[in-house]
This record gives sequence, C-alpha cells and structure tokens, in this order.
Amino acid sequence: MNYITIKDVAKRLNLSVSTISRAFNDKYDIKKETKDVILETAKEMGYRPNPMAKKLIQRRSFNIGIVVPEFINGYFPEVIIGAQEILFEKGYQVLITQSNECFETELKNVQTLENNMVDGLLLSISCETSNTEYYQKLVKNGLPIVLFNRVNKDLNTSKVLFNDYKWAFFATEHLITQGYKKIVCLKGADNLSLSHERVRGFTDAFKKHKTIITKDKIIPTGFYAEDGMRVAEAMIKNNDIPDAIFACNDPTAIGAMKVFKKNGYRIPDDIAFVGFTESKMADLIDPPLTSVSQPTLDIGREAAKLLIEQIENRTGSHLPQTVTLNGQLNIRESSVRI
Amino acid sequence: MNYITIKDVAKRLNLSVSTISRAFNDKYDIKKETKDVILETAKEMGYRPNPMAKKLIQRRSFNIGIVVPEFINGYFPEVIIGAQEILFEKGYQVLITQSNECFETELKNVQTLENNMVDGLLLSISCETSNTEYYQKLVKNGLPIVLFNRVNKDLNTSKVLFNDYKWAFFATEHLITQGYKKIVCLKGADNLSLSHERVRGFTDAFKKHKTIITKDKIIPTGFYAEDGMRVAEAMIKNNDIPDAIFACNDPTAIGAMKVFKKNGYRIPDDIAFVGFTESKMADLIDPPLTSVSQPTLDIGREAAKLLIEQIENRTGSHLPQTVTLNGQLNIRESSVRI
DNA sequence: TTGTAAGCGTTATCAA
DNA sequence: TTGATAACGCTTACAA
Repeated sequence: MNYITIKDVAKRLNLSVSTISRAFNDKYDIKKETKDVILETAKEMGYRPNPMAKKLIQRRSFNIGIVVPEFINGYFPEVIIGAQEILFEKGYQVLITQSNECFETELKNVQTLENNMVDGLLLSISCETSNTEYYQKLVKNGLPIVLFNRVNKDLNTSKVLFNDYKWAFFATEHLITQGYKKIVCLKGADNLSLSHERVRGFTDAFKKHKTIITKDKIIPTGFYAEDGMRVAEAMIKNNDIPDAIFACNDPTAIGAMKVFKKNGYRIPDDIAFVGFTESKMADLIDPPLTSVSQPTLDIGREAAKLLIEQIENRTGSHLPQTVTLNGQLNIRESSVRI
Repeated sequence: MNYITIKDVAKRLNLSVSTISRAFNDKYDIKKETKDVILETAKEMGYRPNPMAKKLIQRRSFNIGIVVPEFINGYFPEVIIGAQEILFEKGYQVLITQSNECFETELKNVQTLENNMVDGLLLSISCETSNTEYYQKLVKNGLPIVLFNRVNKDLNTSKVLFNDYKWAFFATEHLITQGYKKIVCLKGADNLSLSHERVRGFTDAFKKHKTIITKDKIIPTGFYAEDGMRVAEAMIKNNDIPDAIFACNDPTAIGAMKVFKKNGYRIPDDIAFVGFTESKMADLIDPPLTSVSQPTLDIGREAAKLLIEQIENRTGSHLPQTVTLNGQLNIRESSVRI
C-alpha cells in the first residue's frame, strides 16, 4: 500500500532519515523551520510512517484489544461504545474481537491481538472458558488486562463488576413485597460467576423474608429466548406454574412471557416477571418488563480508565483494583400487582 | 512480552537463524529431523515468531478488517459471525471496528486497520458517509475491499447486497392484498441507498396496483424505536391514522406499535404493521411482527468469500462483482386481516 | 541542530 | 541441506 518511506522524504529534502524521524516525533531538538518543511513535504508526498517498523522497535502500538464472547445481545456493544469513548480520547485505537462463546476462538482472538502488539486487553470471557492458564501467563508477562462482566477469580487483574448479588436480591425482594409466593429463578450459564451471584441474591432475599426456598425453584435455563420458552412450556405441561419468575436475563424472561401469554395466562395477574441486564426490548414488549438495568456505558468507561492507568504507569508496581458498579431496578407492569 | 527471538533459538541449537526460519515456514528444503528438533525446542523455549517483523518484510498480515457503522441492532453482529466463519476457515483473523455512525471515527478505524496491514477490508459505511474520496484512494492503491449492505455507488468494488427493492415491493404488496388502503411508509436514513431502494419498492407496489400514492405518505423517520414512537404520536395527535404502516426497519415499526397499542388501537384490526430487516424481537412482541428477514449470515459469508478471492488472486486483474441476496417475508399477526 | 550507524526480528538471496 | 548477509522502515545513541 504505502510505498513512500522515510528515506524518500529524506532524499527529496536532502536531509538524513533521522531528521525526518525527529520531525515526526517531536521530542528531539529540531529547528522549527526544518520541521515545518518536512511535515509539509511529507504530507504532500503522501508519506505515513510505517507502524510495523515503529512497533517493531518500540514494542508499543497504541492499540487496545477488546475481547467479548458475543455481541448480539446489545449488552457488550454498549460496553464497547463506552470503552471506545475513553480510549479514543486518550489516543488509543480499538480492535474488537468476538468469540461466539467459543473458548478456542477466544484464544485465537487474544493471540491475534497480541500479534498486533496491543498495549492492553479489555476482556470478558466466554461461558466455555474455565481454563485460564493462558491468561495467567499473559498477566505474569506483564500484559495489562482488565476483566469486565464475565470474570474469573483465578485471574489477578483489575476488574469492573456489576453488583449482581445486590440487584438480584432487590429484584427478588420486589417480587416478594408485591405478595408473590411461589417464585422461581431461571438461572443462567453455569460456568459464569455472575450466574451464581444472581442466584445467591435470589436465595438470600428468600432467607431474609423467612420463606423457605426449595432446590427445585432454581431452574437452569440458559441465555436465549428459546431457553425461556422451553422452560415455560415445561411448566405448563407439568401444570406447575409459579406466581412469579425471576429470570437471570431479559431474553429468557421474554421468551417465557411469550409462551405464557400464548397459553392464555395474564401478566402479571397470573404470573409476574422480572428480568436482568435490561435490554432495549424490556420497554417495548407488552406488558413492559421489570428489569435490572446495568450501567453498560460506565462499565466500558471504567474498564478503559483502569486499563489506561495501568498501561501508562507501567514502571510503578501495579495493584489490581476492582470497581463494582451499581444498577437500577426499573419496575414496570410485568411485576406490579394491581 | 515475547522476548525470545529467532536468534535465541538459533544459538541454543547451534544453527543459523535462516534454518530456524525455514523450519517455521515450511516452503524451504529442510531436513525433517532438524525441523522437528527446531519446532520442539522452540515450543519448549516459548518462542513465537514476531509478527511485526514478519509483516514488515512481507507486507502481509493474514488479518482482515471489518468496519461497521453500529452493532446494537443485531444485524451487523450476525453478518460478522458469517464472515468470521469463512475467514477463520481460510486462516484469516478478524479485526472488528465500529464507528457509531460517525464518519470521522470510521475513517480513523480504517486507518488503524491499514496500520495493522490488514490484507483486506469488509466495509459497511456509516449513514454520515457521503465523501468516499479516501476509500477511492484505497481502492486505487489496490487494497482489496468488499462493501456490504451499506454501499456507495461511487465505489467500484465488489459488493454484497440485499434486494431491498424487491422485498419492499413484496412487503407492500402483501399489505395491499390484505385490503389495506391507506398505507404509510416510514423511511430510513436519507444518505443510504438502501433507504431509497425500499421506498422505491413501496412506491412501485402502489403503482402496480393502480393506487395513487401521494408524497406525504412517505414519512422520514430514522433508525430507532424512538423515531417510530415520535411519528406514531404525531399521527395520533393529528388524528391522521393510516390503515397500515410499512416501516423501513423493525425498531421503528415496534416503537410505533407500542404507541398505538398504548392508545388503545388494536393491531392489526385498527392498524397493521410490517417491518424490515427482521430482528429477534419480531417474533417475541405482541402481536408478532411481519417483517422481511435478511440472510445475514450469508451476507457475511459471501462478502468474505469475495474478499478472499480478490486477495489471493492479486496477480490476475480483478473484476468487481456484485452479489445480490434474497430474503423472505415472514408473515405474522401484525399484518393479517382476520 | 543535524548526520551516521546500529539495531528491532524477521525473510530472502546467494553461496557454500 | 545449511549459513552469511542484506534487506524491510523505522528509532536512537553518539558523533559532528
């Protein structure tokens, strides 16, 4: 592509390559006039420094890699937008990579990013990822990494978390105070700590209100609307219908709602719903879905900030920090007793 | 990060660097035994070839850049998944970049990707992008580019398109044959050729059925649910309610539906809806939304195939091809007269 | 203030 | 089948 090199510019101006180099990295003493001439002619000639050569020497790219497990659910895209906002501001460029919830792809992606000499990584692991050996090695080698949302406790890095426990607790308590008795929890992917946190919040809310929760009130479900539908169909088939459902994410809640509505159940009169990680859909469906909204943009922003801090303060010893962000329970018709 | 170089391996084995290099790029004659030993010791030492040095010399990265305008709507993520599938298979890695519908960011993203020496670009322009000078230059310089979905006619590259005209036509015709008379079109972003194609399909369907369509039946709307809501509120306020709405995408349709439902209108009895570029929501909302589904995965796959073809056949003169894919009208309750 | 020359980690050419 | 050595395009001591 870019066939004009620093040598061409040097030749044209009868200067040495080092002088040209200086003009482009204004840290050396260089006569302002020469610099101006150089910059101008360089631009005219269409010269752009070859970043590969630069990276080869400097071992630094001003690129940040983002690794997410999926991005059809709206959540990760928003986090990315938040991160990008901060990173752009600080002069970093962003390379995004998605793994389709596949561990192998995730690893490949990370390696591609390494190959491109990213200065750091914003990472949210796939639900398949339980072996964190490779990441441990990266951390040990000093690659700045910030985990967000999907974290792993074996990895000693900075983390940006959502307070899943607390908001699952509140969401459940909301259902309890509305007077619902038979409340069921649709649990997400088993490998993820956030799933456990949400279930823990659910359980503890019951404990607080002295209700005994039996094991079978927590139903392993999954991520997608189809999973919610499947579970709802099973409930109807078994004629074992709860008063209310606390779903560990919106799509499963919405899928289940659809099935119940189709079968003539009224929401929230016959069965109430609360979702989690509020999606755009929550407010658009009928009835609107009560859900816990996460500060997606802020999660991205915080993660980016932590990462930059770590990158730019590489000399000083780095202490991993954990930032936990708060959300909001948006109460809508799907869970309000009339 | 990676401090072990080819020299270290050479020294350790008492071989020359060139021999090591040969072992890693099996195109040279090299004794199988030496190769095996080299590969093994290299692995043991944790050596990985430095891709920067490689790219510097080969001007090639086996990385493909993807540039999309947004990815919260589900459409682009799916296309990307399709593209990734093909690209991975052929040994390419994928670097994704999103511009938030901002022309400036888009350009920066493209330059980052150039800087990483991507072998080619899969590009869908932002709705702000009308100046294609920069892209023209890239194409002229020989960077393989395939445009998809959001294309620009000034750019003489391969393209993967959806037959927007045809399916807008069919969708509108469906409403007409259902007996709806007063049909309004909610039009998308003005800068995009696909918006015009969809409106053209809408208009031609009317022509075919000898109905006269007046200018004000096409309402500039936008992308998002909020836009649809705004338009619906205006209709209600002006008491100018159509029989049916053909929305140029799902979110606007769903937003408008919500407002009408809230105001007591029954769907489809009082007002019918058809969307476009079917989203996951279409089937989940109430009533389910008739919409035109696009073969998102195939769009990605086709674009990737065209790009690889062009990259790997660089010697031969390249003729830009345009692939147009077909979709499907998924008829659901929102538009069916009872 | 500018130039010279070594070096970043590879691959490629030529010799051996 | 292997080894020297010159590139690739840039930065950076050190010298001038």
